[in-house]
Amino acid sequence: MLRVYNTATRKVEDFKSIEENKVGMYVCGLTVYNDMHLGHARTYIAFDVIRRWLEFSGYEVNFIQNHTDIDDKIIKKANQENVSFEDITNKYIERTQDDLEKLQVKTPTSMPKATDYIVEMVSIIEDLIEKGNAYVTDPVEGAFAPDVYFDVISASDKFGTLTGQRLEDMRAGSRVAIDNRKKHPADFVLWKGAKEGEPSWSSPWGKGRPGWHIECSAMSLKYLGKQFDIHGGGIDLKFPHHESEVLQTECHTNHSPMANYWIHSGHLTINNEKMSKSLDNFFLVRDVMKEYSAPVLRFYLLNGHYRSPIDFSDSNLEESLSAYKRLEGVYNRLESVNKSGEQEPEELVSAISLCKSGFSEAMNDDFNTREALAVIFQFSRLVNSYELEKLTIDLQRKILDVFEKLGGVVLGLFTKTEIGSEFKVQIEELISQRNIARVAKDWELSDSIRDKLMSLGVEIQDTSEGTSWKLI
RNA sequence: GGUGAGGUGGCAGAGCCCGGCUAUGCACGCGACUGCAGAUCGCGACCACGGGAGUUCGAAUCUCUCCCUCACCA
Repeated sequence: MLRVYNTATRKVEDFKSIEENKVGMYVCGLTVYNDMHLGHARTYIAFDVIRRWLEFSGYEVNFIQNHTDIDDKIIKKANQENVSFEDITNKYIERTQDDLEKLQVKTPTSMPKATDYIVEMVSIIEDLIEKGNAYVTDPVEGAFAPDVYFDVISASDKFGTLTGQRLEDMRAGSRVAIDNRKKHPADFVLWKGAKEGEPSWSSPWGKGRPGWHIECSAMSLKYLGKQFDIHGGGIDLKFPHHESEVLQTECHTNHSPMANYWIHSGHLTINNEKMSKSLDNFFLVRDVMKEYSAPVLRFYLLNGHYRSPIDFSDSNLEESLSAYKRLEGVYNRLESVNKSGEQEPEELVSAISLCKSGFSEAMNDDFNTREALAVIFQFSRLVNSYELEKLTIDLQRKILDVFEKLGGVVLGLFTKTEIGSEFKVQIEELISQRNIARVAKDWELSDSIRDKLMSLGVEIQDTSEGTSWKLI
């Protein structure tokens, strides 16, 4: 039985999907005006693994992750670079998808972009105005059309679903400047009247563009309906973004809750401060990936619980690299054994099912990837204590299957690199030359060939069984 | 002022809901393999839970209290 921590109730709950064997899941995507940093990567890898585990457990997952492609920051950047906002968003949508793919994140079922759903947003806003949950204000200075705000007092019974905050306890002006056009300081914008030179869409209130929160309400409603299973995102989105989504969507649909489980991933911190664009302490995924592969990065991020903060540092990544190599080593050896024997040790056979059940137990306990990895490591140590080529082929395959399914399919570790056959021949040629030199005890030649292989990115290993190699 | 999350061996951060052997990885020590080095593998040691008090036969885990860190708040 899968148990999941629900931010809305602050409790770990039994997971039950609305429709049997199916899960609808919405995760808030990026505002596409910049490259993805590691903090984002953490969120998307966390939800990727959640999705993979659900699928592995037999659910068909409809996984929606949007692109926020209209926003003040995008407009600002477009103006700075003197290009259209679409030039910015198209570029970063492509780069975001590229980064996700490189991180071995499974492609979402759909990745809608906000600007394709303006009509839906307008109709939700119209409905909210009609119901008395939203109101039209005067245009802001410099704008030629009015704004529309959500009236939090009209839905004060719903306020605090996620944050547990009461309206009266909130501190005015701490993040956003006080605006006296609003009825209540917590009222948030649904529609922004356009200013000169800004991208805009027609609406009953004149030209303008949607507010941030309404985008996700419209897209989740469109793709998953008025009530779906899981809504996720980074913990920083809990307030105000998700809180606002709940208010808008539920007032519009007259249906509560919009999502049965709210799941939020923890921050990635750096020197114990959150990694963010605004603090300017971020590392871009594409930069870090020049040095560390996707499995190493994933290992590092999955080595803590998805809700706990993880502190980023070079030495922590380096540590993950060493740890991951240990796992990868067993996996590679299993993959490349080409002999088999007669042994089927009882201890090893039963360890397979123990590993599987331990892994499941960990994952079912609110996706405890850290514990799941510990189970795999324990299994690895036992596997390593046997000589693989003496095991029956059947047992070898069963062990490999554990690594492929749990480590590969569920956690998204291990990468199969396709090696060109020409390159392979070249490597094997060099190794045999080196072995000739070794037999002749020509250590100078032998070592120079080893260095050459190293420069090609090939690491070799001399064992009593001969020389093996792998790409690094 | 409010709200939420945290403080665990040298380092990392699972275990806490549901009290009883705690794991896991890195680093460390020893050994195996090797022409050597690295890499790899095995074994071992460290025996920790922010401070204080309480409950209990027994507390990392429950209760109270104090200290500290981080995040969010129109």
